[in-house]
Amino acid sequence: MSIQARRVRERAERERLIVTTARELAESEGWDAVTTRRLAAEIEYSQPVLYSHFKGKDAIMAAVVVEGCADMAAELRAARTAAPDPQRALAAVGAAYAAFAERRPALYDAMFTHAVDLPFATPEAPPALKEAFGELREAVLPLAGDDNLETLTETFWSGLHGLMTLMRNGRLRREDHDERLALLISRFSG
Amino acid sequence: MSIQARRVRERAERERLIVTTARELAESEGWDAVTTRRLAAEIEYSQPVLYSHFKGKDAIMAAVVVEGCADMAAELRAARTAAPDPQRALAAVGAAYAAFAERRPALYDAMFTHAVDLPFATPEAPPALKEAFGELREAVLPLAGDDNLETLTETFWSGLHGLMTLMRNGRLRREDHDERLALLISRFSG
DNA sequence: GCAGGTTTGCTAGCAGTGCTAGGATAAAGA
DNA sequence: TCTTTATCCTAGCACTGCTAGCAAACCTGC
Repeated sequence: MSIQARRVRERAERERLIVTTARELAESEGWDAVTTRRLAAEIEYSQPVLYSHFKGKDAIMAAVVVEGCADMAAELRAARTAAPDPQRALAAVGAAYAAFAERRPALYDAMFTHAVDLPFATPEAPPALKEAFGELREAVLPLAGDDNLETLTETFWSGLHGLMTLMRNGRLRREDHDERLALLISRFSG
Repeated sequence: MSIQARRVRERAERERLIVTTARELAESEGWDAVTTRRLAAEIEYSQPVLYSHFKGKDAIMAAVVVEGCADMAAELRAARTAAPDPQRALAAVGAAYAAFAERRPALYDAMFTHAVDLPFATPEAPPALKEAFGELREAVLPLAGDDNLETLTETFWSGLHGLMTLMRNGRLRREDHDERLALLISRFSG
């Protein structure tokens, strides 16, 4: 009984090790460096072990995405609750979102640009995902006026996402980032 | 003299064939289907021929991107010039942009999401690129007010881009697309 | 018309990818 | 102690982008 319990526990630990290692490797060297061989070497197991935990590389990335969403949700929440009023809360959340995308680009890409097999805008979405989006919604809520809250939040989110992705692969000049961010927020502040 | 001219011409034609075939293949089966072997078979030449025209696969994609930008610029221009007033022109350009991204998703991805080796937000950017962005700028111009035109256009563009990319890989519910688009445009119409 | 040199495009192969079948090895239960 | 079961690794498949080196076709000067 206890032996089996230990094995289950060790298995769970190894699964976390895989996900954590994949995230760290992606953040330090980019997703191109995260090959199944490299990842296996990093956790000091052979390749097929990965496939006894996950269906494939995409499933590993999906697990990383969930971890990342939890992190982002926490950062957005901190930014929002520290702000003194709704206007500044929206600005703070927008800035926190941008900072997250800048600081952890590989993680951000996995979360929102790579095609990953996870339910997003549905009730079946993982809690961490809904939590992150919920933080954005809370920030938009006081300023929504007559507009539909959900849709408005999605639109604001899209603006942030567009800013970050277009800048990150050279489509926008980096110098004007702050100005663009301010412009976007001003357009959603009333 | 004339013989060499013919050879140069034939070479140029083949180069166009490569780019066109790559674009068509991507549009019909996605970029994953555009392997160098497949592309070579499609143009009925061997693989190394591709490398006598382009430095690598990325360079082929870059050429497709330029083609795509020219197409998009034309469609945006048509939408803008057909509109009766600035407000509706912005809405028309936004809708045309969204329609382009919806209709030719693979091409759109190559243009704005894939990391492709092309100068974008610089004076050295290919004319077609600047032209497409210029159409957006023209649409934003009458409604810019005191805001910096270039930066405001970039921000509006980011909004459109975010909407399309997040929707296209399942992060946003498709049903609410029109509402989101209308919301975005309303926020940039005054 | 014919040798010489150049251009052109092919076959074959390299190092890498995600993923999997099969057998060896270790641990568990009788 | 012996058998069964779970665990994990080695080796390999089919694919990727890319390239070295050779064969054939071509143009040129005689």
